[in-house]
Amino acid sequence: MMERPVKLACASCPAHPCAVCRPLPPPARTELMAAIEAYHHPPSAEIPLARGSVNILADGLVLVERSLDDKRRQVVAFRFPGDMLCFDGEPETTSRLRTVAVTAVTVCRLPSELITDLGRRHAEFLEAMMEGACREISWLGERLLTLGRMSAQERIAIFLLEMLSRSGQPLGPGGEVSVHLPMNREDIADYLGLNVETVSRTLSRFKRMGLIRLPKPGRAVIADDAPLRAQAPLRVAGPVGQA
Amino acid sequence: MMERPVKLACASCPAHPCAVCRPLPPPARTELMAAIEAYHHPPSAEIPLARGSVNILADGLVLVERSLDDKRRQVVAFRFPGDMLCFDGEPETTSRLRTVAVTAVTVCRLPSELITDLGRRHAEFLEAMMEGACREISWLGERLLTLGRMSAQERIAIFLLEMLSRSGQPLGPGGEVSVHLPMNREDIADYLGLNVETVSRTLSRFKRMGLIRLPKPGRAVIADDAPLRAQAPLRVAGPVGQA
DNA sequence: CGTTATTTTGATCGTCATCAATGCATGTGG
DNA sequence: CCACATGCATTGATGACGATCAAAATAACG
Repeated sequence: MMERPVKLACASCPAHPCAVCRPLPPPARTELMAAIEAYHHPPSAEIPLARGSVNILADGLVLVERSLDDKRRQVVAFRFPGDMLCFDGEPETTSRLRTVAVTAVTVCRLPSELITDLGRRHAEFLEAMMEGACREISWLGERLLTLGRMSAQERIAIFLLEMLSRSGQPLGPGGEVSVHLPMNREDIADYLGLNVETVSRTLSRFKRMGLIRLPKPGRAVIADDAPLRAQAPLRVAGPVGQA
Repeated sequence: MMERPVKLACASCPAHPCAVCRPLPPPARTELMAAIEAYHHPPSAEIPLARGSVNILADGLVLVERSLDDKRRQVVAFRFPGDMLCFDGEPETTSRLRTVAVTAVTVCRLPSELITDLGRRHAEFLEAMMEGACREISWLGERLLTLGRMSAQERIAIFLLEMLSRSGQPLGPGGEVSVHLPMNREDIADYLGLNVETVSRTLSRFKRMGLIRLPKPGRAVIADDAPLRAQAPLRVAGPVGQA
């Protein structure tokens, strides 16, 4: 599944240059590329994160989750190509933290020694990491607002706009876009603090309202984003997990 | 209110040594102390955070909130002495981010130039900041789980244990502790994604159940923490916002 | 095709929000 | 010191939104 590292030329990386290499001067970048190990994981595989390492998603979709013994689960974030998988170092917290592949994925790992070393030699590198962490914190604050204070309709609207934004797709002619949603309803529900049925019902309502079409599971077509945004109390910006 | 800086000897700081100065070698620490400006703020004053500066709470209680135009509000965190007030640099997000004094407070500000400079000269400093940010991220993930997946009872139990833990008080003889709760019910409600009445009702229920006593607003007495922990699906660790 | 997983839809219930009133502190001026 | 005002906390009555339980419809897969 993930055993042996795959060689992946950074230049051909779908997410190049990512937040990690961008701040580095060319020679350091070369050094970093040499040390990178890429791994493939199949859907629903847990992605092991070595303590202290930095892991960048090169391709596919990943989710970060926290869960309790009684099988309640919260999806903390979805990760897109170019994102750091996880900032949390130590699992000293009580809920279980896991990083799981939603689709087949490719992950680039930078070993922890390399990270420490680069950090010591290039302050900009640590500064960029710090900036990424601060963005994540800021975004998590908005997630709290969403889970703590918003209705099911509002959460779903925000979710759709977020996926649209992260897909990187421009609005097509007439403002129509087809958004790929590789995660299933349960993942969406656990991301939004709802249950599957509510997610399904709300999506259906949006369909009836003419805001979206649902040609097949795994895909939503947004006819025009304006009415959707009217449903969302947050102006959904964009990317998280990387700068 | 906050206009002119107060001189505050770091050695006499209630939160000394905090996460910011601890990693620094003695000479750098002296330098940092010289540059520190301390400010006082009265209850419910908004605390201005200069872009790029680092602000440490020396004394009192502060809350970090995000709010919408329609007056819905989410309290993201409470800050205790020794904590960094806020990691989020840029308010590029759509919800309004504010840092507000709950009680009268003293805040130490490290100007942004000093921070940049210290970061460049002492990698341990940036590393410590990064570690603090990662802890914050980890903790925010658990907050998401709390707001997304827990009942009112569970949230209140977690809240009480958190306040107990952060108060730094040891359990008294017979396991009894009196926890100071300087924030009002509305702040608690907005912290937990509930409304005031539910908070009040749940506290009353805990009182009836014999888990706590409420001698006067602003104080809760926990007779024995074990039954409270039985209500909380999370093992509440401790400090956040600093290492 | 038949089998299984996922999604959608429906019926009902419970938790928490809302609306409204009362209780209880703290503070001020008479 | 008391009457009164004000702000906050508690308690009660009611209702709505989303959860739960159950079944049908659709998609995925061998």
